[in-house]
Amino acid sequence: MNIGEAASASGVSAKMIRYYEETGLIPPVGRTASGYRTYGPRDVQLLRFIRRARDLGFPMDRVAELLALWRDRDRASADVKRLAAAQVAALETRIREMEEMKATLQHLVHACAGDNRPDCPILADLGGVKA
Amino acid sequence: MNIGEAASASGVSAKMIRYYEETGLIPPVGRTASGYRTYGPRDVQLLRFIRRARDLGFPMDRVAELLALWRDRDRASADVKRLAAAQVAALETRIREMEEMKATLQHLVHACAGDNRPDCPILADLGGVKA
DNA sequence: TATGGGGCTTCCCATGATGGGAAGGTCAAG
DNA sequence: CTTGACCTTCCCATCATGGGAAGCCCCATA
Repeated sequence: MNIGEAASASGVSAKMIRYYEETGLIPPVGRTASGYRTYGPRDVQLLRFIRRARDLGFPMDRVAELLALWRDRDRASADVKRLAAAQVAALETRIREMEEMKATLQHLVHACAGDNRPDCPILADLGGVKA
Repeated sequence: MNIGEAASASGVSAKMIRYYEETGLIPPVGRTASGYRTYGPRDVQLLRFIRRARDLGFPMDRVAELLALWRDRDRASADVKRLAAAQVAALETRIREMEEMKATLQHLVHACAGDNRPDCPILADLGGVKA
């Protein structure tokens, strides 16, 4: 299977597959005599693993750790669980931050008449007026 | 006031102040005879405006739009309100996405024993097993 | 007045994950 | 054998931010 097929089968773009290989996240695959990369089902599974982990918000370095655990048949599931729980916590933190932003903005939006007049508590707030 | 003072007074790093000037987000400020940038209270207020908008999650291009409205004394508050409401919606979308990730992960974390054994539904899921 | 330290200037580089695109080789179908 | 789709590598751009070097400037203190 060529890289294009592997890309559509895994949901990872050909560009990114090469990038992952270049940065060592995934091992180099075999090549044909003319230099084409060749992929098997196992490689596609690996790429899908990465894709799924990215979709769950894991940063690249955490993905690398997850991959290492995936490959280690003697891993302790506790290690995996710890990584996943940390990611849950990270998501919670970012969600909380964004909820705060949203609440502040909603408050301002609510206070703004939204008509043709220039008076605007949103701009007043941004401008530092302690309304 | 030099750039360092303006930076600590506004919460925007000197690096970023120069960057904002270079990219045209803010107008060039005056210089001393020896080339030092000089800032006044009005400039600091402008920088704080940007900082605050960034803190509320507005991307740079939206900040530029907000700044344009801020400077336009004939703006309609409706325009400002629309930008703010769009930002609320953008935050909501991202929050929803992250909530989804979090829910999926929590489910997996919950299903994982987290002991010394290697069996792990988290890795199984990432690996594509339709558990 | 000389000196030293800290602040300022510009310029270049790096990030991280991704895409765009060019130049050139390869493969398969017609 | 041609054509078009695919592959290769290489370079560039993103976006907001920081790091750091080389060199100039300013002020306080000895």
